[in-house]
Amino acid sequence: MPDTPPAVGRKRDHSRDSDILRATLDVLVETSYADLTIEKVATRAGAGRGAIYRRWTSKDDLILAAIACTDRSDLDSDRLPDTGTLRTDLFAMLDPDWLGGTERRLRILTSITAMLSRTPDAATAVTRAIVDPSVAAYRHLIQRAVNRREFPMPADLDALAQVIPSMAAHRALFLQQPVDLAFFASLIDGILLPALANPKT
Amino acid sequence: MPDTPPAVGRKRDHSRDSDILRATLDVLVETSYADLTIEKVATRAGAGRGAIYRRWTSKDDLILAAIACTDRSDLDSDRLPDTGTLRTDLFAMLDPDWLGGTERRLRILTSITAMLSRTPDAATAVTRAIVDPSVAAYRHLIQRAVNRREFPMPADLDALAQVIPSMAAHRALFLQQPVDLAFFASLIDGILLPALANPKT
DNA sequence: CAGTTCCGGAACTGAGTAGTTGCGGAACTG
DNA sequence: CAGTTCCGCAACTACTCAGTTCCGGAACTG
Repeated sequence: MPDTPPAVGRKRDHSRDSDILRATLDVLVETSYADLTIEKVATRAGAGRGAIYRRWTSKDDLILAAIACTDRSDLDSDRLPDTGTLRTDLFAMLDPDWLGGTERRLRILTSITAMLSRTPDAATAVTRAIVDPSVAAYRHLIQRAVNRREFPMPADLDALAQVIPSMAAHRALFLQQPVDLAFFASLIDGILLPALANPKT
Repeated sequence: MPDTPPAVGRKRDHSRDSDILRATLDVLVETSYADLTIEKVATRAGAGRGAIYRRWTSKDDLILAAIACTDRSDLDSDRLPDTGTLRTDLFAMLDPDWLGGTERRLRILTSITAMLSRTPDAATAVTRAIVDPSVAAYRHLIQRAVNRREFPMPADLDALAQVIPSMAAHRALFLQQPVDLAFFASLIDGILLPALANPKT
């Protein structure tokens, strides 16, 4: 990426990098992949198209970089809620701030899906930046509950950790229904906790 | 739709309708929404573009009609397996024929996602033609198991019926991993059956 | 048969937009 | 300063493709 920066001439203003990437995500959240044009991103970022093409080789390249920059600091394992019981941990992740982050992630997810079937790299980028951190967060909470003997070790922890993120994505994308607290409650109390309580068939 | 057919002139060959719709789905399975052109569909169906535009007003209209025509007869409730236990019923749905149908549905689903965020009707059409029948099939199997006292009535039957289809879609679309027998087994034995066995937290 | 509508095919129009280039000016280097 | 590379901006090129129109011919009606 560094492209061997020249020793001479005006320095590239790297504060524009993040401005442009943030503008890309904004446009992506507001419209969709197909409706995203470099022109819109440039206008939004108050930049020229040249400045964008100087940094990223193509539209897809730009979007991939923007996805990779998604802010997912709220999913860091050391910032996860720790209330003593899994159920309250899970609900603690659903306060307004968290839902805001979740909603933004879901919106990016829906906008990006158009790329998925065309650009193989897109799926990797989305998985790494959005899907995996969510799954990892849920896995972390469940594992901790198991460690404190709240539940027995489940037969398939990985599958359980995917329940909430995958069903939330499904609801937002295909069902086009609100991913709200009531929905999360049905996942937690109707699927996740019952399945954990009885790991054997 | 009938468009008041004229009393005079050559009759429209309605066998071409299904040829074109099938060609549309084929192109959709092989490529993606963005790469689908009317030209490709016409060539594939051995038809002229005029014949297509005479039947459907636009590209999206054509695709919506094609989705609505998806063959989902294998999900009819009276064709569902009935082996006596839920677990074997679920696995009976995973023989090669069924997986073939599942895979095709998932491929259509992934190709279609590009339309979802732009055309509201697309989400409705996909939900009605692909998502709902799957969910209904799983709900039917679970309900029958409950009726025969194999399991207690779950707290949230609707949520449970969505587990397998939504997680399969998620795996195909975002994770881009094979939706094979081993994966289904982890859903059935790791989530669905444990959750059913213990409906209370 | 005369008139109509269908058919596949090919040629055409028009819109949208990715990516390029050049301008005037600012920032940096030696 | 002289030369370079950055900046935002605007004009420009090149291409794809949706949707239209017309052709020669086939099928239908009265």
